[in-house]
Amino acid sequence: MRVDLQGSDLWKRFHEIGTEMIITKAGRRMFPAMRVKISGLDPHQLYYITMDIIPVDNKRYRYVYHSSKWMVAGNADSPVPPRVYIHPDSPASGETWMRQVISFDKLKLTNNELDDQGHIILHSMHKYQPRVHVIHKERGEELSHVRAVPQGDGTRTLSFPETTFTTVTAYQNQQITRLKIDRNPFAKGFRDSGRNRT
Amino acid sequence: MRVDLQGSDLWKRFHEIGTEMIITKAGRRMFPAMRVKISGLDPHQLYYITMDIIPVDNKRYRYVYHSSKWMVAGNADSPVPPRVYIHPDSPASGETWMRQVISFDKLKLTNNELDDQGHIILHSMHKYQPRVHVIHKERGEELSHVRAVPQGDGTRTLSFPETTFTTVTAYQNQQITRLKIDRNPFAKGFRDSGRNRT
DNA sequence: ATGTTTCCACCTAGGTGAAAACTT
DNA sequence: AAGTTTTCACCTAGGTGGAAACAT
Repeated sequence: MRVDLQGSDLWKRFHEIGTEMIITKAGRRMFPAMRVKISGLDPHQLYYITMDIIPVDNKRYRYVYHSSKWMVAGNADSPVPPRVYIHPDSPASGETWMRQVISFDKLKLTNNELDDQGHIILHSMHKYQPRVHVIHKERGEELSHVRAVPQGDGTRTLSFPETTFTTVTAYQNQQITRLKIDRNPFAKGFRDSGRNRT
Repeated sequence: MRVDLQGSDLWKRFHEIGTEMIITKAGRRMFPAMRVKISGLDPHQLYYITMDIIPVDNKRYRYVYHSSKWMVAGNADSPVPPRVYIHPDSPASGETWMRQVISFDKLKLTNNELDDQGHIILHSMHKYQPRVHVIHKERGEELSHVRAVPQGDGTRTLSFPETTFTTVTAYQNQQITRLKIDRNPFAKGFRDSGRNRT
C-alpha cells in the first residue's frame, strides 16, 4: 500500500516558512488542506480513511518577532479530548478510494474543548502533525469521532513531515499570511490592493 | 418497514394546483425536494436508498391557459435513458438511515438525453412519479446510476401520489411560479417588490 | 503585554425565475 | 405559435483575514 501527498510543493513552501493554522471556537479549515492519493488497496475490501492530529512534542511555543522564529515557551498544556475526522466517503471499497484524490478539506480545527461539532480540538501555540489512517473494515466494526483509531494489522498510519504546523488564533509570521492570501481562493479579497480602499 | 413523506402539507398545496418541475440541460433541482423518514429497518444491516422517476402514463401534455388545465396532447415521446439517483449516504446501516431525515435535495432533473452528470433524464411536458427504493445490501452487490433498481425480496419501493409533477422548461401555471417564489429560499429575490426596480 | 473573540467586508460556489434570443 | 436555451441580477450558504473589542 502506498499513500502520496498531493500538492506537496505548496506544503513545502509553507513548511520552509513555518506553517501556521488558525483555530477558532467555531472551527476553521486547514489551508492547505491535506489531499492524498492511495494505491495498493484490495479493490473489493471496505476501508475507512480517517485523520487525527497529534502533538509533535511536549512544548508550548511563542513567536519571537525580531528573529521571526518560534521559541519554546514552556511545557505543553494538559491533553485535549481526542478527536478523529472520519472521511465522509467512509466506508468505501478500495476501488473507490484509489480512483479519486482523497481530500480532507472539510476537516475543521477548534480550540473549544467543549466542541460538539466533531471538530478536531487543539491547543493554541503548540506544534502538531496530521496523520492519515487507512483502516480495513472488519464486519460489524463501527468507528467513532471521539475514540482513538483502532490499532493492529488492519490499520496503516501515514504522516508527512512537511505538513506539521503551529496553531495560532492570529497569524504570527506575515509571510504565512501573505502565502495564505495568495493561495486560498476564499482570501482573494485581501489580494493586491483589493482591500486598500478603506 | 415504514416510510413517511416529510413536508407533506407543502406537497399537497403544490399538488392541488398541479405541480410543475423545471428541467434544463445543466440539471435543475426539484422544489419541493423529496424528504422521507424511515422506520422499521434492521439497525445493523446495510441499505442503499435510491430514487427513480417513472412516467405516470403514456401521454404528452400541453397547458391550456384559458382553462388553467393540463390536457392530453398526444402519446408520450420515446423512452429516455433510465437513471437512478443513489442517495449520497448509501450504503449505510439501518440505524444511520432511521436517525435522520433523508433528503433528496441534491437530485437534479435534465432534458439532456446525452447527460453525463448522472442526473435524471426526463421528457418535457410529461407527467412523472418519483419513487423511493430501500435496498438491502447483499454482500458484494454494487449499484449503478444507469441501471434499473434490482427487484426482489431485498427491495422495497414506495411512492407518494401527492409528489407527481409535470415537467416544463418554463412554468405554465402562474400559481405554481408564485408558490415556488414564495417558498424556495433561492428565489427570494423575486418576492414582493424585490424585483420591481428595473 | 499578549493572546482571544467578535464582527465584518469580501470572496467562492452555486440555486432562483425573468427576459431575451433562439429554434422549429 | 409554441417550446427551449442562454444569460443575468439576486439570492443562500459559508470560507477568508483584518480590526477592534475583550480577557487575563
